[in-house]
Amino acid sequence: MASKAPPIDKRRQILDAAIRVFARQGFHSTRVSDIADEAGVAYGLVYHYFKSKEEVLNELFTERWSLLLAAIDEADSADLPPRAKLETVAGFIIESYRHDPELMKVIIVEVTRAANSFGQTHLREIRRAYDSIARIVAEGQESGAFRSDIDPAFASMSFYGAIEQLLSGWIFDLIPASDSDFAKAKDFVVATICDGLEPR
Amino acid sequence: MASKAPPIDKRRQILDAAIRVFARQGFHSTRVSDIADEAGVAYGLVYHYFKSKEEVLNELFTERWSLLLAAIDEADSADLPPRAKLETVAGFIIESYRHDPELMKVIIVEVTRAANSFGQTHLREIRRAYDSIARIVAEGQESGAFRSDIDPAFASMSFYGAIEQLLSGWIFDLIPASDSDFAKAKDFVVATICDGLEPR
DNA sequence: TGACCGATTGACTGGTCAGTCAACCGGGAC
DNA sequence: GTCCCGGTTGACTGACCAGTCAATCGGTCA
Repeated sequence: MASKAPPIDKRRQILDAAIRVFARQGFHSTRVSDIADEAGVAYGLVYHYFKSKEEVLNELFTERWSLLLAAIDEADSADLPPRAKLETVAGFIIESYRHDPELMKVIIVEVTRAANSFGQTHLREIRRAYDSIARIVAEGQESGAFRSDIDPAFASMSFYGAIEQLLSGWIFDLIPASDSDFAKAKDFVVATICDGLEPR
Repeated sequence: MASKAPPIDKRRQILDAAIRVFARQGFHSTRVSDIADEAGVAYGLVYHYFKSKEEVLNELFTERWSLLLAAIDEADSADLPPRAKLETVAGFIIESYRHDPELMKVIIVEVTRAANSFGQTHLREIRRAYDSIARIVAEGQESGAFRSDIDPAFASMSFYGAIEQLLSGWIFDLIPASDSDFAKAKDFVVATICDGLEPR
């Protein structure tokens, strides 16, 4: 009685398998049977735990994105200069990629950057991230740490877009992805956005 | 005999219809019959001019992307400070969106940001754009106009990513898209990337 | 006029999957 | 032992759609 059978186990197994398969083949060209095979589980079991293939992806996205939202909010509420807050945010996203590149690939390629299909479903949550970053920028402007002539919403999009593009670059092998590249990337993005490319 | 029947006409009609339908429903959920209906043309004619649904999208992408590559190269070879070159590039992309938002939506959502499916096919051309932008940055560094401690490839990704994210913001109604917003956007991006958010 | 040929039509086919469902399994309760 | 029930299985079905193809149209040329 100590350990109940494996009720959550199989569910997790399916989710983890889905990450691998979605990352490898993309959502549209993975059949539900691929997920089941990869998980070592019968086809029908996927539908026992999830009501559709789409719900599997939704679950993966929500799981991870809520962590991102929490991280941004925590950074924002910390007592740090705005630049350090942005550093924390960039660091969290890059670290997420380093920690589980397949999951981040799925989230970016299939959700965040697929705002037609799934993005539409999650637009609200995605937008919340942009808004929170914009708030950090706005606060920086109020305190005088940031210049005030750039709309925070624009700045937020530029900042997030730059980071996501770096991840895309890694995902598709467009830029080198060694450990030292990850380490430098955070500082590069923040330096670019906060200091600019031109010398000071 | 002056005007040959309408050989190119119908082909163009199909391409234009495809832009509208792809923009509205996304590539995966448009059937070939949707394109034919929208173009006011028989189903089979689509296959007379294109060997597959995918080829229609490829054609749309290639048509537009080659213009972008040309614009970047032209900007690069002009006798301008690197910042002005980046301004030209940003301006061209934003102007492309202003001029035909549906086409740009299709290109970004279905190709550029869908590097799994079609992106894979066009990765080479997409990369060429990043590389050309990186070259502009590198030249700026050599001339001393840009600081040298940021990898040009990183800077290029940040710059392009920022712009594409702005377009995404417009596409999905995340940020305001009035005429004045378009006008300001170019300067905002370039100011952010070149000068940085922190005051000088 | 009639032969020719590319443009155009749309019914049809073959294959693919998402999702369903009836049956089966195994462990706990009594 | 028997009942119960959630977990598990995988064959099956119904719908959907990309791509094919044989037939038709209409303009040109001799």
